[in-house]
Amino acid sequence: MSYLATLNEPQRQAVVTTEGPLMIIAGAGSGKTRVLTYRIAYLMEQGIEPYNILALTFTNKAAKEMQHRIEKVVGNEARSLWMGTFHSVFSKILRFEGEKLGYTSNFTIYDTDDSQSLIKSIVKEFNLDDKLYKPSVVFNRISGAKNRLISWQEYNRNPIYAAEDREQQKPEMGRLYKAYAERCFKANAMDFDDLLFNTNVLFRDHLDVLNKYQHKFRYVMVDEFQDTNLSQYLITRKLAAQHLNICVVGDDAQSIYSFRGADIQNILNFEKDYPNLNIVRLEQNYRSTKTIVNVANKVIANNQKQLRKEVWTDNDTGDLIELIKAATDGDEGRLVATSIFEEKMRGGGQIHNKDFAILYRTNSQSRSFEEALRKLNIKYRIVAGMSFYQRKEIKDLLAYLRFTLNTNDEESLKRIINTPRRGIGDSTVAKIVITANEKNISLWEVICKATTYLGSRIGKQLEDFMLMIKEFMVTVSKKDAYESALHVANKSGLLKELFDDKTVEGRARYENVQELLNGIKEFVDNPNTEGQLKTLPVFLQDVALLTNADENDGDDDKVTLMTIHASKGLEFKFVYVVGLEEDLFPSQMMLSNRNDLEEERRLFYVAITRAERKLFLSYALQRYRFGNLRFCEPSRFLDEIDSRYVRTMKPSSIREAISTPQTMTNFAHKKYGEMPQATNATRMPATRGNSTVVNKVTTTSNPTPTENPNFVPTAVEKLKAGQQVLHLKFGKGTIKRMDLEGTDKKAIVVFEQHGEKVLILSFAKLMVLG
DNA sequence: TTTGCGCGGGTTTTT
DNA sequence: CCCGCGCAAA
Repeated sequence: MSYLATLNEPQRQAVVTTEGPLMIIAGAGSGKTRVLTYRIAYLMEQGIEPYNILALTFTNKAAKEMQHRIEKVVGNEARSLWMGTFHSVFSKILRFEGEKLGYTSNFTIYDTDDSQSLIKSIVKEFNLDDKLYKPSVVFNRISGAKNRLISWQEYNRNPIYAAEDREQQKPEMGRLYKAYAERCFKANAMDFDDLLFNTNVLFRDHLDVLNKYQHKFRYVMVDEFQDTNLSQYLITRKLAAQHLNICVVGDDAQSIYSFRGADIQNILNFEKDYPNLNIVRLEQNYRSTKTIVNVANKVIANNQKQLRKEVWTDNDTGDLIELIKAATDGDEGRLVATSIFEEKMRGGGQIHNKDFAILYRTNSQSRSFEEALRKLNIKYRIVAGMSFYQRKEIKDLLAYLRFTLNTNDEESLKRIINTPRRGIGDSTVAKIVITANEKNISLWEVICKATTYLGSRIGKQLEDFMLMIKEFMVTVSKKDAYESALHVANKSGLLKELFDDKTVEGRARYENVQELLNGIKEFVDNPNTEGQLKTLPVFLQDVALLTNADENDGDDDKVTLMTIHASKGLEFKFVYVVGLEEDLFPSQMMLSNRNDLEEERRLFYVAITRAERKLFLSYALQRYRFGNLRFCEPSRFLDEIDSRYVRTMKPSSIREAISTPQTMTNFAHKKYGEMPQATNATRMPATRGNSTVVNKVTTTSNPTPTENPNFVPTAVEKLKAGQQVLHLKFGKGTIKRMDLEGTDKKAIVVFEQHGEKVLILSFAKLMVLG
């Protein structure tokens, strides 16, 4: 127990308080993972068997990390711990107990794509307007209900929901929920929410089962507790009801998943649910400099909803925070890349690429940084959502395998029945679906008796397909996972189709499938899972729960680019939080209500607290989004940063050029040659697609001198003469902003001339006519 | 049944 | 900008 000596007092408390309910409020960088690791090790040293301990996390990454660290302390025994994400642990239990709910053990897990595609077909079958009932909207509504444990029966029974839906002009929602739930069940499939929902049902209706697991899990631990939704919370509460040894770890200031149903109230109310609750606060930050900690505290202090907590640190004061102001998104990329380059130079070989992270609000923001980093030859990697298992070719092969094991799986069937093309088109599939619904049998049963149900004309191709699947079933039952998958990939024609595709993308797709096959081979050959079956069903069970972030990235020395959400739990010496513009971060979609804004602020807090040594903040004054130019204002969050801790980045080369409006114009001039200047009144009549053709410009009589010293309206002259020389692109939201008459806001406009972007600056007031 | 084209719409985060 | 859809033509 030598490690106890390495802990500070609250940390030690958290480790040795093993009995009874415990809440650990762990500030950012306070050694949370360490505490959890030692706590489990400590339990085991007290003689608790590992299989009596359940540790739940939110991401596979966190689970893996913890498993790894515990193994380091206690050795191989750690393998018998029950540790994993909520979804993976309870899918395991449901595989075991699901029959009690009417599922077989090889039920399919529908990912979001599958779910939405099913909803889409239901909406179509119901003849509803698919613009009104967008799959994503319907899915979110259903998901929200499930996360609050509202079954479709309850949903249709309780008039509150119907009223809400009527208000949203979506009165059919209840019917859709019912149909969706029934279709999933019929397909022997559960979506992500079902895994938790059904666990709740299982524990509610089968007390013997609940009892079994209550006794099994004498100690329950939940990491990132602030991110639990009601469904998850109730599961843990039920499981811990017997022994009351529940330990939750969280930081309300880092709750950033409410869109997924996470309820910050779970952590705020925990005390009420457990009167004898022990509370430990971990407030000493070991990660960041004083400057960073202070700034983070100041920012989060703007939120109303939070638990009392004072994060502090003994670390050095460190560098000031650097604010990078860029003119465009492209400049932002260049400035950040240059800055990374310079930090590395300054570090004299001590600083590596892997010490840097660029964090943004949305995945689509990565582009400008990629380009700039590539130009400077700085290696980077992008942690993008969940792309590998989302790729079409991967999902195709998995769908074949899934369907072979579970022929009720409607979504997989629809995916593979005509992939690769085998002459079974939409109309045939539609007939099958209709017949299946009429006779209340599965699609597969219709296919097996195609001639009986559908007549002989379309029987042939279907029969070939059916025979192929039947043959796959035999193979899968006889061979191991890898050989089965390889067989299916070949015989289905998937591999051949991809192999024949000689385009660059085709190559990549072929390689992706190979990679999946390699992954399966690895699974089969992996000595670590000795004793486990290496069959396909075992491999397939939870691949739907895997995400890209779980791949081994290797230990390459690369700059990391990712969303702030993905950065949770990580730390980097140098962190760039980019795109700090109003409407982008905080996202405009979140601005409608106060809670959402607070969540955006927590997101900002998370981003800041990833930094160990130095934090950079950046924004661009204009950026292209969805092909449209947008004018940006600095994020309101920047105002929440104490200016004493900030310095604006020292200009060098490009930076110099864009640091002031005047020099910026010169810079653009040098770069693009003749520089037309903008006018202070623009008329934009005709709209063609996204770009507006400017064919008339009027200049108002007196441009404000201070704002507009050198008015050289070359292009404006042309326009006045009635020539169409400029394409002025406006986003929809931008037009509002262009209406600047009477305000003192400055505007920056980008014109495109002969297909080339020409930067034009105008500090005059712009007026939009028409 | 498949393919190609033009159009319009949506633009967040993830198990 | 990127997608998915609907429609027309092969």
